[in-house]
Amino acid sequence: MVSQFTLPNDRLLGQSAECLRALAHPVRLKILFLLESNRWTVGELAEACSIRSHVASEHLRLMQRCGLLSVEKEGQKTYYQICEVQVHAILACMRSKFSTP
Amino acid sequence: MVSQFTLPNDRLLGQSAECLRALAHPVRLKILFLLESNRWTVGELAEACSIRSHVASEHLRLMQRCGLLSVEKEGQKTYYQICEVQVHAILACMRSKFSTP
DNA sequence: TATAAATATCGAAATATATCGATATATAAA
DNA sequence: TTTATATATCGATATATTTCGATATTTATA
Repeated sequence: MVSQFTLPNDRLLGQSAECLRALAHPVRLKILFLLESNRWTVGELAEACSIRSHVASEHLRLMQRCGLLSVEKEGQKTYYQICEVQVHAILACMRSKFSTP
Repeated sequence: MVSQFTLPNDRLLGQSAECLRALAHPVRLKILFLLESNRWTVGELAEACSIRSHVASEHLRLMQRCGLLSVEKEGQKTYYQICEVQVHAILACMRSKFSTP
């Protein structure tokens, strides 16, 4: 059991920072909000975000590399989905922090 | 009432990204974990993080600018503290994601 | 008032990240 | 087997962030 206020070690701090950097981009956040309820293909995400698909692909790879997303290939299509439960909690935080104007 | 899966607008995405960028640095995360239970001065935080105090000061200013921290000046000392409740939730996420080796 | 302590700010240099066009790969359809 | 579609990767450039030393500001104390 880790106490509520134990100071995390450097490894945890580094991994947490990397993970948060992966979230900290408007397009990547939009992708995650889209993935909140469903898996999407690279092309669908690119269109929904008004970016070229190779750019979407790079954002997705980045989030996959640090364990936020998982991939399912089906024929030519590649579906991405959220595979880290904490992502949902963070998205909920962002929603509640900023949704009131 | 905002539906659970309403897609946030660009303003919310931008503000959320900015806010997450402010968290996404090992030293700033360490500072936040230290501030989790108490307010600290710039000098105390600098020493605990093994950085020079002017560097701590810049990290703190960055987090204050985007509304994560508030300041209380007392004589020569400046105390910083967490003023955004969502920060605690995000720190808890990071703890639970990475604390198991 | 002079000096020390604590914090903040500045511009420059170093480093990291994002974006782009070009191109590669992999699968499907003709 | 050629062509089209979907995705991924590469190297270069553009942009943003971090760090640093120097210096400024503010408050306290001699």
